[in-house]
Amino acid sequence: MPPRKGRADDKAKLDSTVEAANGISVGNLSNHIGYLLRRAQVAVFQDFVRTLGKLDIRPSQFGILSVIEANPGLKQSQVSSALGMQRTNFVIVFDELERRGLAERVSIASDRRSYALHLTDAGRTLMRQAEKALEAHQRRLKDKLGEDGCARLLAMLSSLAEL
Amino acid sequence: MPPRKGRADDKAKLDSTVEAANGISVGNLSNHIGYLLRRAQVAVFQDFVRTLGKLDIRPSQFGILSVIEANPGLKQSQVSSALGMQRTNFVIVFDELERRGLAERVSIASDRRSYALHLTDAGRTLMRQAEKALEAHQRRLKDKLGEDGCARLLAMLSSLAEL
DNA sequence: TATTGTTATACTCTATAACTATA
DNA sequence: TATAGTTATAGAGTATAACAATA
Repeated sequence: MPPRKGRADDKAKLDSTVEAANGISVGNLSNHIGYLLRRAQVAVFQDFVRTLGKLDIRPSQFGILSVIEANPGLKQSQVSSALGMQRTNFVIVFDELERRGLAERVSIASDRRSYALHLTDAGRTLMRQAEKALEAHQRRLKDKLGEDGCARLLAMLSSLAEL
Repeated sequence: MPPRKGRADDKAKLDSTVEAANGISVGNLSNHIGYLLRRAQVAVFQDFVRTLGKLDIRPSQFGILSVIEANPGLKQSQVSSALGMQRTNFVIVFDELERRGLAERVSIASDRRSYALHLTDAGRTLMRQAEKALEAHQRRLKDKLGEDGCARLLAMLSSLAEL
């Protein structure tokens, strides 16, 4: 429908990548891992959020709930460190989880500066629902990558995260 | 306020690795592609920015410059679409590139609503410097993933970006 | 002195609505 | 009516500085 006047370079795809809907090449950018990491991360996060829909849980919230469920009683600084977050940014996200009654800060006698973090019953219930819903999300990813491709991708991403 | 300052006193700044930097497991999260995509993307972007250092080019700026250099004369909406950006968010980023004399909007007679985007000589010079500097960045990634691992990762990320 | 949680702040990235000027 | 560029705004995410309470 658009004009689509003759562009001088309908250049070949050296390697097919994120070819824009209008057929414009991003050039050498498609060989940049950082660029494609960002495109993939945005797409996967959007699918994640869409999948959880009515549960209204964002990836960062899900991450925090996961770590707390796997390690009940951790301090805020431990959870945020495990997730690669600044402890300062953890506060507001956790405030919201606590406000929604999904997790809680519990005072501990041994160190009155810190809290032991726990999921509430509502938080555990929500995590079961989320995991159930996310099966569809995971299936879409496996359909794209294959079972073994998925495992290889996880391994490669893990090694990149330690860059 | 100045754009960015050096660090001060935070010694716990070390990136916590994906698994157990402090012995804390993120649980099932390490099987979530979205989570590891984010961790990897942040790490790779940080290495990208650090590598370009004095050139002061962010990934999004580099992406725009790359597309314009590969396709001179495109309109803003075409470039932003190719990069998966909203055209509305493109404006401010390009304003800055133009302010720095790296790229420019050129009026075209055929359609007075739009501009043809081009790199300036300074922009082309900077891209040569950036590509030179980024060789070290690319080498670090290849050291982590291997030559063929790199290619396989690019292919998998491309397919995910179309999710 | 160092750590824990916290507030304040700033910059980037993503997203939507609405405006203008053209087509 | 539709498109191109723009402005305004909002919400996440990431980052640093500084403070009070506690260790």
